[in-house]
Amino acid sequence: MSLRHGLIGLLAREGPQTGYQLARAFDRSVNFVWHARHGQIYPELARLAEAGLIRHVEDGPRGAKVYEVTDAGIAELRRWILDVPVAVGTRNETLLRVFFGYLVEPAELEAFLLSEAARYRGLLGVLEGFAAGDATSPSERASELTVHAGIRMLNAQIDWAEWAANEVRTWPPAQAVSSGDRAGRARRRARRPRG
Amino acid sequence: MSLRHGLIGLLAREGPQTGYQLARAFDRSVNFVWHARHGQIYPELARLAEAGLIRHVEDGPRGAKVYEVTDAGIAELRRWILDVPVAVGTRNETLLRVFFGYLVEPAELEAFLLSEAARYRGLLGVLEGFAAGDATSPSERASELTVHAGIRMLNAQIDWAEWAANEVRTWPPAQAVSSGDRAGRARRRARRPRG
DNA sequence: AATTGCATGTAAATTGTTACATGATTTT
DNA sequence: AAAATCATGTAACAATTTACATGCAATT
Repeated sequence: MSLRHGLIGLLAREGPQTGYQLARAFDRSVNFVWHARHGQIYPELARLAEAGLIRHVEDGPRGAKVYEVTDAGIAELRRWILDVPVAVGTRNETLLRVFFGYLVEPAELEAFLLSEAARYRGLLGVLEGFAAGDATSPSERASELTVHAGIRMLNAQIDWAEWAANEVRTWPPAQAVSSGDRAGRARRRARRPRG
Repeated sequence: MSLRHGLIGLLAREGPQTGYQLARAFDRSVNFVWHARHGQIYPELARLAEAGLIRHVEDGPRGAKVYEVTDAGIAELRRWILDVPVAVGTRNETLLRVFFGYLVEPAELEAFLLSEAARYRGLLGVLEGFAAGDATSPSERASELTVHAGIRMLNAQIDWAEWAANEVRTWPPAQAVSSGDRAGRARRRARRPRG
C-alpha cells in the first residue's frame, strides 16, 4: 500500500502535522498523484505510530494529534522508493469506456471524448499553476518533476482525445447490438475471411 | 466499480464466454486499461447474473459455466459509458516515489527514473504490437483508439522519465535528513526569505 | 446565536488481492 | 504416469469509500 509511504513522506517533507492537515495535503499537493480520505488516514496513522515509523509528539489546540516522522520511517521510505518493485496494473476508466464505445452512437462517443478533453484541460490548468513556482529546495525540485510528468501526460491525453473524437466522426452509425443477436454475430464472423 | 462493466462489455464484445476466458481476456486485451483476478471475477459474474445483466446459458466441457450478456446488460453498459461521471482519482506510484525522491541520492533517483523508462518501453512494445492490426470491425476500431491512447501516454512517460533523469543529474548530493533534524528544518526555513 | 472550519474517530460496505482447495481434460 | 492447462470456487485479508457521530474554536 502506497498510502502509508505517502503519509510518512508528507511528514518528512512538511514537518510535524496532524491527520487533518495530512488529509488536506492529500487534497492539494499530492492529489493528482495519490489520494486518500480521512477515514483511511486516521487509522493508518495509528498503525504507523504503532510500527514506530512515525511518532505522536504533542497535542495541538482542539484535541489535535501532531505526528512526526521517525528515523525508522525515513529509512523505510528510502527503501520503498528504491528497492520495492513498482506495483503494476493500470486502471483507466475513460479508456475502458472507449474500448466499448462502439456500442453507442459515434456522435455520442465523440461528445464523450471532447468532454474528457475539456476535463483534462481543466486539470492541466491546475498543474500549470503548480509549475509556475521557483523550485529552490530539494523537495520543491522533486515536486517539480512530478508536476512536469502530469503536464506531459495530460497533454498527451488531450491530444489523443481530440484526435480520437475526429476519428470517431468518420465512423458509420452504430449497429443495433442485443444479447439475442447471436445469429448476427455469427454472420459477421463468417463473412470476415472472405473480405 | 468498473469491473462489472468490463465483464458485461467483454461478453458483449466477444460473445458468450466462461469466467476463465474472461479472466484471460483481462490478462490480454484490456489488461493495460483494467485488470482483475479470477478471485474477483467469479463472484462478480454470479452477482451480475443475479441482477439480470448477464445470463448463465450452457455448460461447457469440464464444468465450465458459459455466460452471455442480456439486453438489460447492454443497456446498462451504454448508460455507464455516457451518463455516469468518470471516477476521478489518479494513482501513480512512480510519481509518488519521485515526489519524495529528494530523500535518496540523485544518482539513485536517476537510476530509478531510467529503469522506469525502460519498463515503459517494454509496455510500449506490447502496445505497438496490438496497433499493427487492421481494425475492420466497430469493436476493433474502438479498441484501436484505446491502444493509441496507451501509446501516446507511454511515449509521454518515456520522454518525461528520460528528461527527469537528466535533470536529476544536475542536483547536488542529498542532505542527511532525519526525524531529529527539526532544528535543521527551522534553520532552512528561516534562511529562505533572505535568499 | 449560528455558521463555518478544525479535528478525530469508527462502523459498515465495497472493492481488490492472495492463498487455499478441488477436480477434469489434454499434452508430454 | 506425470505435468500442464482448463475450470471453478471460497476464505481470509487488505485497501478504500461512505456515512455516521462527536465536539471544540473561530468567525459572522
